[in-house]
Amino acid sequence: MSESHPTRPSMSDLANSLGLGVATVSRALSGATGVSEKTRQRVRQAADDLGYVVSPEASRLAGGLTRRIAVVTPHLSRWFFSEMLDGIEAELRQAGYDVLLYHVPDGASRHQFFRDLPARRKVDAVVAVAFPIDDDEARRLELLGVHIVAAGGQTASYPFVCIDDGTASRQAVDHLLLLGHRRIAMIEAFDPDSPQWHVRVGRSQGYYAALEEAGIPIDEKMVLSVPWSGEAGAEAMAKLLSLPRPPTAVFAHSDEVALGAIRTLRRAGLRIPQDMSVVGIDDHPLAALTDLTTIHQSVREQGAQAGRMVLDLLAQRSTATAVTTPTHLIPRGSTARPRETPSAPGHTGQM
Amino acid sequence: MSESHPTRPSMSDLANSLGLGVATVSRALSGATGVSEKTRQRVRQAADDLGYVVSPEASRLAGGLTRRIAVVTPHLSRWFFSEMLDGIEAELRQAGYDVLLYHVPDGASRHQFFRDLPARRKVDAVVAVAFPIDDDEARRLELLGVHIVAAGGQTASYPFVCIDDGTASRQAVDHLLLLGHRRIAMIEAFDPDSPQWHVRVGRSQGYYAALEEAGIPIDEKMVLSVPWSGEAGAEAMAKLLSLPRPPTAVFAHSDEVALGAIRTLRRAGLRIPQDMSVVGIDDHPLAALTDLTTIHQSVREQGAQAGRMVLDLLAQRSTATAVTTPTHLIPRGSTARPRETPSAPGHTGQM
DNA sequence: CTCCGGATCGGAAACGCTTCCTAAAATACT
DNA sequence: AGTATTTTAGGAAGCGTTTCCGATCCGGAG
Repeated sequence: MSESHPTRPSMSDLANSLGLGVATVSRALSGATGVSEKTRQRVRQAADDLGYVVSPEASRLAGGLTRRIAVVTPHLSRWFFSEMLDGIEAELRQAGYDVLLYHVPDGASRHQFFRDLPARRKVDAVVAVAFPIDDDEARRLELLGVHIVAAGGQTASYPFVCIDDGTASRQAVDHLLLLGHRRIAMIEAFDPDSPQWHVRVGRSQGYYAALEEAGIPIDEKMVLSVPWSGEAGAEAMAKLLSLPRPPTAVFAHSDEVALGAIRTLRRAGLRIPQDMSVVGIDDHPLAALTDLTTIHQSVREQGAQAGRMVLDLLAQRSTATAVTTPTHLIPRGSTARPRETPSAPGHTGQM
Repeated sequence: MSESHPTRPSMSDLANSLGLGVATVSRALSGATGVSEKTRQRVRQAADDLGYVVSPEASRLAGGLTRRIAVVTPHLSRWFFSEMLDGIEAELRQAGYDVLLYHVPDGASRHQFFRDLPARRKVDAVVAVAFPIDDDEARRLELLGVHIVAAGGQTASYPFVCIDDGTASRQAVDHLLLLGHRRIAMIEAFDPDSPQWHVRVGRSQGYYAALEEAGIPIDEKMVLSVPWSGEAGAEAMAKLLSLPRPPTAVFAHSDEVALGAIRTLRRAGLRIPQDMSVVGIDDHPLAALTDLTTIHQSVREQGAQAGRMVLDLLAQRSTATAVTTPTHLIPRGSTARPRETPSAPGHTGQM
C-alpha cells in the first residue's frame, strides 16, 4: 500500500477502530469526566498509534478553545522585545499552544488589532509586550473570555510581569552615589510610539528617591527626557555637557540610551569612567561588549513567566496577578569614583 | 437594546437580512464566481454594516483556507532574523493573513515542527527564514497543499528570496582590492545550529573568484571558518594576527563577525583602518554606529518579498521562483589603502 | 430478589461555513 | 416567437468536533 495519501484519520475513525462512540473518544481525549480511566488510556494509546490529533478547527467550531495565543508587540527587532517574544513563545509552544504574532508599531495598528481580534475569535488569550491597553479594550476582550497578560510593563487592570523599575533605578543611582558622585544626571527615555505610556515613571522615581535620601537637591536641568534610542541619548548627553556645571555621572533609563550618551562622550574626547561615569538599565548584550555598567534584568525569564501566567489563566488555575522579576547591578568599566569632588561652586554659571 | 452581548452574527443572519441564501452570501464574500456583481456589492455592504466576518474555523472546516501562515525561524533576537520577520509579518498581515510564529533553535525542534505541522493543517503556507528544509520535509508539505517559501537563504526545491551571496562578497573583496590590498583574509561564518546549511558557500566563492581574477594566489591560511558570532570573529582575528605575515585586510562574512574581529584589533592596539582594513556584509545597525565598511542588504525588503511570494502562491498567481535583492557597498571608515604596498614577493612563502 | 442511584457510554444535534447540484431567470440564437 | 445557453440563486450535504441527554450496566441497599 502506498503510504502517500495524506488522509488524516478523523475522530470517528478512531472511535470505530476501538468500537467506541465519538462522544466517548472526545471526552477521553479532552480530559473531560465521564470516561473510565481504562478507556481513556486505551483511547490515548490508539490515538498515538494512529498519529491522530484533533482538528483544531472542528474543535473550536464546536465550542472548544483555539489553543492559540496572540503576542502583541510594538517592536520586533529591538533586543528587549525579541527577547521577550522568545521567552513567551518557548513557554507557550511547549505547552502545545501556537503563537500568533501581531506587530503593532503605531497607535493605528494597535487600535485595529483590538478592533478586529474580538470579532473573529482567533485566540484564547493575548500577551501584550510592554505597551498599554485601554481599560476599555481590555474589558471587551475579558467579556469575550479572552484573557490578557502584560509582559514587561505594568498596568492596573490585568495580570502583568515586569521588573520593579523603582528598585532597578535605585540600584543604578545608589551605585553612583556609593562611588561618591553628587552631580548625577538622568536621561529619561520614553517610547515615542506609545505616548500614553509615559516615561518609565518608576525609573524616574527611583532616581528622585535615591537622591533625596542621599540629601542631594534635585537639579531639574540634570534631568532630560528623550525618545528611546541611542541617537536621542547621544543628543541628550551633548546637552548635559554644555551645562555650566556638567554632571560627573549619568544614569540612563536604558542601555541603548546610555550607549548613545557614551558615543557623545567619546566624540567629545572625554574618558569613561575617569571623566564621566555612565550607567544604564537592561544588560543589553552590547553592554557587556562595551563594558557598560548596568542593571541586569532577565527579559527571557519575564517572557516565560508571562507565558506561564497565561497558561494558568487558561487552565482556570489561579495565578499571581503581578510578578516582578529581580534585577541586580552589573558593575563594569563605565563607572568609577568621580575625578575630584568639586568643592568650589559658583564659578561658572550663565548659559 | 443593550449592545453588550457579544453574539457574533452568522452568515445565515446576514443572508436572511438580505433575503438571500447562505450559499450566495458565501460566494459573494469569498470572491468566488457565480454571483452577480450587484449582489456581491450588496452583500459586502451589508457585511460591513453588521460588522460581520466569516468564522475562520468554520470556513476552514468546510474546506477553505486558514488564512494563517507559519513563519519558521531559527533565531528570534538576531538582527537579520527579526528584521526579516518584520518584513514578512507586515506584508502578510496587510493582506489579511495571520502569522504563526515558530522558533526552531535547534535540529530537534525543527524536526518536531515538520512532524507536527502537516498533521493538523494549521496554516496555508510556511516561510522558512534562512534555514534549510529537507527535500523530504518539503515534499510532504507540498503534498498537503502547504506552500513553502524560503527567505534569506537559497534552496533548490522551492521559491526563495535572498541576496546574491557571490555578488555581495565580490563587492566587498573588490573594494579591498581596489584600495590596493593583496593580502586579504576571509573569516567564513556558519550557523552552528544548522550544520547542514554549511558556510555561506556563495560568499566564499565570491572571495575566491575575486582574488583569482586579480591574479592573487589563494593562501589557505588566510581563510578561517568559524561559528556565526562576534566572539568567534574575535578569536579568528587573533589567529590571523599571529600568522607569520598577517593580512592587511579582512573580509568577514557578516558584520557581527567583523565587529568581533575589530574588537581583537583594538585590543591588540592596532588602528583601523591604518593598520588593518575590515569589511563585513549586512549593514547591521551597529555597522553604521561603529563606522564599519560593509555591504548593504535590505533584509526588510527580502521579508516583504517573501511575503508577496507566498501571497502569489496562495492566490494561484504565478510568482517568481527565485528573487535576489540587490546589495551595494557602503564605504565607511574601517577600510583604507594598505599602509605600504609590499613589493618584495618571494620572501615568505614555503608551504 | 428487586429497585435505585451513579458511573459509563452512544446518539444526535449543533457549530458556521463551502460547495455540489439543481432550479429559475436572463440572455442568446434560429 | 421559441428553444438552447449561460448566469445567478438556493437547497442541502457535509467538514470533525463538543456536549446535552437518554440508554445501559454496575453494585448495593432494602
